Amino acid sequence: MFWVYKISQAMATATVEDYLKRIYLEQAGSAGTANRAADGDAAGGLVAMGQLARVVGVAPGTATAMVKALADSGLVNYEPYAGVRLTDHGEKLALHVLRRHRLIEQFLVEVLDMDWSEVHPEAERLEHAISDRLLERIDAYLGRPRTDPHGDPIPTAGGRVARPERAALIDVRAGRRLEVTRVLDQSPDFLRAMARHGLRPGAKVTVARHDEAAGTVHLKLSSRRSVTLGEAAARKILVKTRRRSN
Amino acid sequence: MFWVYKISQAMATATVEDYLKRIYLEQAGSAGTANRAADGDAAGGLVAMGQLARVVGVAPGTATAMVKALADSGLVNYEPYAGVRLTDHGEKLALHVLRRHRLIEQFLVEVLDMDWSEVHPEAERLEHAISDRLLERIDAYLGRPRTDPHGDPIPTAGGRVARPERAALIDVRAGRRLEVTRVLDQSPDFLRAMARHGLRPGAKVTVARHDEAAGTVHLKLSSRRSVTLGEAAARKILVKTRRRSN
DNA sequence: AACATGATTTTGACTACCCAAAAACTCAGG
DNA sequence: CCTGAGTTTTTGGGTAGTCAAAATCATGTT
Repeated sequence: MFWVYKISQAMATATVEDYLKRIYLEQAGSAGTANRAADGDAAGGLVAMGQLARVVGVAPGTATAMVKALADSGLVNYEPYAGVRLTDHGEKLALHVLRRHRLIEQFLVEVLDMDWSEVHPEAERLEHAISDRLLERIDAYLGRPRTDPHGDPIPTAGGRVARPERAALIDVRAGRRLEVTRVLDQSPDFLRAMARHGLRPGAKVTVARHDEAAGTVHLKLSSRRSVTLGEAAARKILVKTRRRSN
Repeated sequence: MFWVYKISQAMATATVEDYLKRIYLEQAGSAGTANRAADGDAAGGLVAMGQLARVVGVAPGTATAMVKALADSGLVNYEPYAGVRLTDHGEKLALHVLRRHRLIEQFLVEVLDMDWSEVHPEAERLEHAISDRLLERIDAYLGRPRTDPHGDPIPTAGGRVARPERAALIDVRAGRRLEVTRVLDQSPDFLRAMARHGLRPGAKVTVARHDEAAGTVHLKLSSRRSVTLGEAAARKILVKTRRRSN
């Protein structure tokens, strides 16, 4: 055998928490691309090692070793050469980490007035250092918010997540009155650009025209501003249709 | 040689930060016991390895190895078989860690309404995870406080610390009108007990009697309450004499 | 069926810590 | 000046990660 270690019960390290979170997000992400139900080969949510290594930011061999340890601890199911999937226990832990991450982001933006483009890396470190007691205080202080500054749903303490999964801006027919609910890209540059255009969760927009030839989506904001997005960006902005009340 | 490693420039690990902080506190603590100026043997602030190992919570050999690494990085001066002392650079880092720790404690108590008896371990972890940007926001939010909930002075961003070092309750003559400024023990039980008696920073007290035979100090609070402390406890409560106004 | 390509796993080696216990040192008392 | 008690250092070994590069495996193409 080679590198083996036990994951000590009860207290996961920051590294373990991070792997679990990434696996969860990749699982959820691939389910979101709507090809899960389509291909019936039961590969639903299986995350490939290369993909995991990439998102965690380690060499492929490192990910393999870690995943084996996670499997030995009952946190994931691992099929060699195929991929990983979280067990129920692993998913519970992952959701707890995600809850911490998103509540922290919301707190930093709402209370400490940080910019939504800069809170992600901060939360990335704080999510592993915060106690349940403090998390509870933050949750109470914010009034039990449902979403973070990017519109991502905050899992409950019991481990439930809302699955709103609205349509992306690119899928919506022109003319509909829409509200931005979620922005799927955490990179500071993207977030700063969207904020400059007024495209934050809560913003009211209408698709003026989707020019498929040019690969652009033309928007009209409630502030009368016009904005043109490329298709890649339009795919990252999720919206819901608005009721007819103002 | 044996265990050697380089401390990567610029970014100290949580462990390194912790060693530096502990060395600082031991140095400062021994200076506070007023035997520094007394014995002129230039041992001012030299921290013994056993002492360091104890406060950091590691075996003596571990402390020796770490201190050598710190010395190689220019953060401490190390004299084998004698002890360690921070260099200017090491002290600057230590003060920065201490600043983070104390601002976090103040924030948790003031804003998130946590109890002063429970914030210490929380801050112990958060102090290594927080960015300078966030620290600045916290400092601004609190209105640049000078002390934390225990009355400990918060170092400035520039690395200056107020050195109030008032008298301890046990040293004060009976009858003087006093104000509690600082509580030197962070242990939850002690802090809870003191809070129950109303002995927090800002509390107004008078020493009614110091019974040296019994080893007790009898206090009168502004709330008319009477409290009796043992000498060990009375040594940990620092006070200043109050001006004659109200 | 044979192969090439790309993904995955294994190997071997490294860093940043940690401990227990043996060896070396210091220093006060006789 | 010698001894022994207490402290400090060294030795040897362990854990939780990490990487680079070699070996292996799965797959689509001829």
